[in-house]
Amino acid sequence: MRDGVAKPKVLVVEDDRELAGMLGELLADEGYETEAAHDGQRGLHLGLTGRYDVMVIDRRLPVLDGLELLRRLRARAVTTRVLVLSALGEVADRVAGLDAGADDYLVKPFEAEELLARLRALGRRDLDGAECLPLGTAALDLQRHEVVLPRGERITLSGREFELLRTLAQRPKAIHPRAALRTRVFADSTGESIVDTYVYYLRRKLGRDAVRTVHGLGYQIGVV
Amino acid sequence: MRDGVAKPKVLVVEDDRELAGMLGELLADEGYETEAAHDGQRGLHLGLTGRYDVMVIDRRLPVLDGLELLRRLRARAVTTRVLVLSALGEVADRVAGLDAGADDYLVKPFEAEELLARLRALGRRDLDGAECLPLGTAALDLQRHEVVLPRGERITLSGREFELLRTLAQRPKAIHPRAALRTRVFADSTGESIVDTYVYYLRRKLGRDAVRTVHGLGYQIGVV
DNA sequence: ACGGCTTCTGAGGCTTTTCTGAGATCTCCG
DNA sequence: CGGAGATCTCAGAAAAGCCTCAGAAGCCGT
Repeated sequence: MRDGVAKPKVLVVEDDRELAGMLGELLADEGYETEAAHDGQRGLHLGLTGRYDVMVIDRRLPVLDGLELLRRLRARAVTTRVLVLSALGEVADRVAGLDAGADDYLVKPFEAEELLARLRALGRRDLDGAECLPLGTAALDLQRHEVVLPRGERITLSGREFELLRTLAQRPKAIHPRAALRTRVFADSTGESIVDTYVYYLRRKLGRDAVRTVHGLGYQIGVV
Repeated sequence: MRDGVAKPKVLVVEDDRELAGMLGELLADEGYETEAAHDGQRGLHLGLTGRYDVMVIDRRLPVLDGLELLRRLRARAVTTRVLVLSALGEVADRVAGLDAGADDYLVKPFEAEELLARLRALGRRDLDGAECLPLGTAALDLQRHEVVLPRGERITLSGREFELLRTLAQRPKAIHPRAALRTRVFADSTGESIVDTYVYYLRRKLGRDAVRTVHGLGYQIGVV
């Protein structure tokens, strides 16, 4: 959902190649762009470095278990919505999955229709909201990469500026560590101070108070 | 969870008084503040006027059906997370519920544990764990390194100040010897009086009574 | 190829935090 | 009451973290 017209992007982490293929097709037909990982390690890497609107994670995975993968993502402040798929359907299993950080838990075997409905429910905020993200008294127009000020005035952002602000705006009031912003918005090879520079650019365009610095921890928006 | 210290607030819309009562108790035990409506009309009114962190809505309601209630809330841009409860458990029913705007759909009869886990998952989305340590009438926000005063006012702490206060707050009312605080919070090479200095800083920010000195033994919080 | 925009680097200067230490003040106990 | 030891207060130096910005390099349409 990055480039205005872009499709919502789903990461599927599923070791059963056949099921993974079917899911890929199903989601593609539904208008999603999908990417697949077949083990937990690979899923972790993609989850940490890529930008997805939703992730579908199988619970039983080789190398790194699905729930463990999920916990590690959450520990690294990845807040993407996650739907866990599992053959384990006891209440205790579901509770364990949800408490590991899943947003939803679907028991196999499942109907395609239900999976799609649940994905719609998870994606809805970031997609319908694909209009705008609230930004204090202003809003961030996700289609046009512009900040819309209360009076209707518009400020255009460059690609990186937009990605950075969007990442911050997805969790307003949360503190986003530099390192997290750097891995999510910029390439791994960029210098340490790239985030500072882009925060500076944002503040220059939007005003000094647009982004708050929390000394020693990171940046934050949405406070006052 | 607006003020950091406040409990998350749940609106329960359920016409079965007995079940509504049980839900209320269950949620209260879990630390939620609850409010109840027994028909759709009342639920709509509360949902539009009140501020809730999550809503639990029964599907079959008098006056105004649960899904219709949900649709009207969504139509009026209420984005609060909603969990729909229903006796109708067919895939088509679930899809209908989710597509009406529910964030989750739980089929009756359900286990209390699962309901709670799903509510946690829903609450987490906005909250992202604004965990706090109680601090007398105030609280210590562990994510943001801030002290939250009863009115919602926030005082930010530096890294060391925070570590020191957190160490004290982990065992309120216990007497923490200087030496223990020094080894836990500061480097081994620091001077003997570093703890005194930081206690002074804390008192300067939070008030003289924030930390109590127990002469000859150490420091203490949580009395008064 | 040219001009304009975007991305990235890195250096200098500024701000906040951390730590030291020395004098003032307090507490306990004889 | 008086003194030893404990504690408080605080200025200032050093370190760490952050801001600002100029300029190089890349991209893109003309």
